[in-house]
This record gives sequence, C-alpha cells and structure tokens, in this order.
Amino acid sequence: MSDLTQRQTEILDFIRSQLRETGFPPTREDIARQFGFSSKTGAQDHLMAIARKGFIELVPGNARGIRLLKEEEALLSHQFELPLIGSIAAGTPITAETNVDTWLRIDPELFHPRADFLHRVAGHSMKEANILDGDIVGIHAQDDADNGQIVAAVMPHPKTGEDEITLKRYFRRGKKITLKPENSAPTYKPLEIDLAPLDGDSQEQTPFRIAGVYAGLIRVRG
Amino acid sequence: MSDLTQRQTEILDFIRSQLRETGFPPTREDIARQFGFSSKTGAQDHLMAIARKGFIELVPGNARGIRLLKEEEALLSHQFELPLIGSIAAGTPITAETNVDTWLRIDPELFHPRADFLHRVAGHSMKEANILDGDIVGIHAQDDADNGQIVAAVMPHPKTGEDEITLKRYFRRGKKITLKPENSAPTYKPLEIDLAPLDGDSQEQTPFRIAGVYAGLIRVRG
DNA sequence: GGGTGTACTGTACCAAAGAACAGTACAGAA
DNA sequence: TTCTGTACTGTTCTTTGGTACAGTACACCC
Repeated sequence: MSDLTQRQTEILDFIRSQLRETGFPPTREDIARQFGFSSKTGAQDHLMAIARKGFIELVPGNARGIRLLKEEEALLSHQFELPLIGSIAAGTPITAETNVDTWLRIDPELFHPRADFLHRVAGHSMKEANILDGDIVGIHAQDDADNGQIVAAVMPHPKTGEDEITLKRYFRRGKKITLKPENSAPTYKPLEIDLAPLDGDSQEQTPFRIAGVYAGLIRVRG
Repeated sequence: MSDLTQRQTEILDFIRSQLRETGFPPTREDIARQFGFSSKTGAQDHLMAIARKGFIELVPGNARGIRLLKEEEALLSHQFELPLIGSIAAGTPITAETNVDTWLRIDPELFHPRADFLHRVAGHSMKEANILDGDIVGIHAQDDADNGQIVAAVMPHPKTGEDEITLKRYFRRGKKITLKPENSAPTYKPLEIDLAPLDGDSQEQTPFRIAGVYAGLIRVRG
C-alpha cells in the first residue's frame, strides 16, 4: 500500500481532528474551507486519492460518508498490547511470532522502563522480591543490565535443554556473573557463570543471554 | 439529568452502533428506517428529546450533526481501560468522574474476577499478602465479600475524616466484622466493627462499606 | 378536564452536500 | 515526449438530509 503525500496526510489528519472535535466526519466543503480551496472538488480529489490508497473508505451518496480504515487496525495492531512469551524456539529472537503465546491488552508505557514483552513466572525463586508463582512480569528488552537489577535471562533448561526465560538478580564482577534467586530456602542456589573461557575456547560457552530487565508485574487473580 | 425512555434508549443505542459500524452518525431517515417509522419526523422528535435530556448534542444545519456527549463518548473509548480511583468525594459513587484520577490502558478482563476500577496502594499494611506500597490493585466492584477475601473498604480517614479506600482482609462472624491488615508488625492492628448498634441506634453507625474485592495488581516499576 | 410529554404519520421546503464534467499547472517516470 | 499522478479552480446537477408545520393517539399528573 502506497504512502500518502504531505497534503493527503494533512487532510487525513484534519478528518481525524474533526472526528475527535465534532464527533462526525467533515464534508468536502469543510475540508476546502479549512485548506483555503475555493472549490470543494479539490477536497473530493484528495479524498478519492486517500481512499484509493486504502486509508479511508468513501460511502457513496452519504453526507459525511468518510470512514477511517487504519484506526481499527491501530486498535487491533498491538499498539497497546504486549506479547506474552512462553518457551523460546531455538534460534529465534525472543519476541518472534512463534514464541508469542498470546497478546494481552496492557499499555507498555505503564511500566518503567517501558515493557517490551511479558513472561509468566513459574516457581518461587523470586518470592523474596515479591514476585510470585503465576505472576506475569513486564520485561524491558535490553542485552545488558546494572548490578543488582532483576533480569530476564535466557538459557537452556537443565533437563530438557530447551531455551527458557528465568528471572534472577544480576551481579557482575569482572568476568564473573552471578544470577541470584531471591529465595533464601536452600533449594535455590545462585548460578555462577565465568565469561573467561569465552575468549579462548568457544566450546565452553555458557549459553546465556540477557533478554531484558524486569520492569514490573501484573497479578491477575485476587 | 432525567432518564431516557425505553424508546429513546433504543435510539441512542442505535446511534452508538452506527458510529461504531460506519464511523459516522445516522441521519433522521436512517433512524426512521431502522425502527420502521414511515416519517423521519419521528426520529427527529426523539433526537430532540434525547438532546434536551443532555445525552447528545444536535449541531444545527449539519448533516448527521449528532454528537455524543462527553460521558457517552467516554463509555465508547474506555473499553479497554480502567479508572484509577484516588480519593472519594463525599456522597459520590466510587467510579464517579470526580474520583477518577486517570485512565490506564489495561484490559479489565485480564483480572479474575474482572476489575472495575484500580486503586493505588499507600503503605505497607498488606505486605504479607505481597501487596506493596505503590502497587496498583484491581478491584471487582461488589458490596459484599466472603470470609478471608481481601476487600477494598471505603471509610473515613481517622484524621482527615475524608472517605478513602483501604485494603484489608475481611472476616465476618454474625454481627462482628474484622478488617485485618496483612502485616504482623505491631503498628498494624485489626479493625473490629460491630454491626449490632446499627439496628437500634443509628447514631453509632460505622461509616464503612465494601467497594469491591481484590482481583489482582499491577506493579509498574522494576 | 386541561396540560404536558411521548410516540408517532404525512407533507413540504430548501439548504447542505455528493458527484460529475471540464479545465489548468506542475513534477517525475517511462 | 507522452503518460500518470498530484493539486488545484469553476460550474452544474441531483440527491440527501435537516427542519418546520399540522395532525393523531395515548398516558400520566395535577
């Protein structure tokens, strides 16, 4: 679908603003008046061009018969939604379509920093950070983190070997990284990762990466 | 503002549905056709009645010049949003416009049960229920609760006397209600309310009501 | 019993608004 | 160079659609 010209964009914006302000679309004459056209045919030409490009629909024979088409798309378009990421398929970026379980209608901008995806927490390893089993956490995608931040780490599950997301508190000292659960029960042990072998021997690579930092959570049951 | 009659409500609903479906309001003839009137004057009469009652505004001389008034418009647009309720103005229903601090884009249906409004928690009284200072809780509006449920209670602040929302765990035994904070620190004491005096002596009324039950929360900072 | 509001029918007028046709000018692509 | 698309002006025609006026019928309230 081709793009709108500058002028056509202005006209489409005017239609939008009229809808907001008056509650109904403008007439050809309204548009002509707004842009200083002496004839409403100019407005009509623009409308037909914008309609041909698929941004609006003109309903023939109806006064003010202008229907915005891209708006619903915008509403449906994940603008105010976040993907819930489950398991990670091998070799895919984390927010790849295949990894998205579903989309939840939550404004990404509610979180600080902004959330880029969601992940449902399984287990009690972050209990003492007040993140519980079943909570859905918002993650701001970035591949690094500050010391002490809670990160979403991607690494293979110790048994199945499949990539999965886990939340851990991140500490780095030189080449040594510690991923620390927030649960003092002895079952939960910090994970130590030494980056040093990475430089020399690529076989010893710890398949670990930071998907993002914890930005908040939503708990959906009372 | 007086209420609409059955017929007027049907007409207003039709205007709403037309706006959703076509993107612009109906004409008098559209309305007449929909309801089987043989004359568009019938539609016009209804429109003027609805406008007189303040639900719509008619823009004279404009085709399809029907504007839904603010609260009506709000109903349409707040479909996937929830009001954040701050302090409660005296004598107002909890979700009254004046009590709404802002609208947050969160799908009410995410919560179980469905959230009707949000409230920002102040203080640590529910810490042991993993509800922290600053958390935004989702509340399902209802005026009763089961024993052991966390409720949003509306009662006057002990000092300012202004109505405010507090979260407490609810227990009832006969005429005795206990509102229990979830924090074992000695500062936080259960609140006991005896409904018995209500029957005889109306002066002893405890100004307390349940606004709804806790349905989940959102924490917006990492 | 009269007034007011709701809920329509029926007719009529005319401004509002869509749509078609005929132009002009310019810019970029084939 | 011609063709296509953009960006308008100017005019005309016809339908759409708002609005006013004159009624009818019924229900409710004072």
